[in-house]
Amino acid sequence: MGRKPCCDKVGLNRGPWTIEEDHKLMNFILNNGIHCWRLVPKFAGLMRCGKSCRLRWINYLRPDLKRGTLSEMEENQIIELHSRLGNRWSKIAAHFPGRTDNEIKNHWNTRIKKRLKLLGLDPVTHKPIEQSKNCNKILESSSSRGEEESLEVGSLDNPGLKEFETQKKQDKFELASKETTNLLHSYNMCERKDVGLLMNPKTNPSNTCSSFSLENSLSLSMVECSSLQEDPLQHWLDTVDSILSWDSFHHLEENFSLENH
DNA sequence: AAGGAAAGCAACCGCAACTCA
DNA sequence: ATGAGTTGCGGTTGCTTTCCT
Repeated sequence: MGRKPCCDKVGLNRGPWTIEEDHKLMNFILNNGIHCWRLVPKFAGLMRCGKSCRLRWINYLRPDLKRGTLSEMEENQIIELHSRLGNRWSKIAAHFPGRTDNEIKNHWNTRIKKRLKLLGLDPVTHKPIEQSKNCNKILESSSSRGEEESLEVGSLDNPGLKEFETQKKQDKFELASKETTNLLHSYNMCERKDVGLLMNPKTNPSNTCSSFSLENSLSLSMVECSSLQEDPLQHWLDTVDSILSWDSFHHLEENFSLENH
């Protein structure tokens, strides 16, 4: 017997979300916050699994989402980050406030890949295509998720790769330091309330007001942060700040379990 | 105008990591 | 230490829209 599924899929809605479902989910989260995704659909009156609700909220309903196509500057940053991080879309997305990992992943697969190919670059290795073919032979077994691991395995019997690995680790360290500095810098500049932390203090790194690693990006993040402070979002934040309470959610949960026993 | 192909995007699936009893 | 439950992530699918012939 396998593990019990996270939800009973029988009778659940699938496919595109309706406006009514969106409203239900939105209202529920605004009033109660996010405590346990599995319980959200039950309390919100949705015939969806918790996973589906989570995805819908993160990728579409979250009020701090930035809509519209990615700019060329953002694309360049994605390429730069991808060359260092590989297919770690959530890590890459963390550098773009208001953008989701899914959005960036889709953008990469549909547009950036082609752009790189047109430039004669391998989208996986970021090297000129001929050169990357050789590299691919060595790294053939490497999956994007296990970039570090596969490099380590490969380096055992390949001195050249070991050097490459060392350089890469050094790069990563430099990037991390640079990012930390930028992060602190831009955080100081825009002391906006963080929706993600408000909703779930333990997680949600993608919502932090992080900065970009490229030089001219700081000014952009400033603009983004300042624009986020105005208008409906700020109003929404003010409202939600006073509404959110885990205690009230616990009452809900208790009531629900009483009804069902 | 029709229909087939390609592109874009939302959503699903399965796995791994994490948490907690 | 262990196993069940939950969350998060990345790969993939499939539907819708746009483009081309």
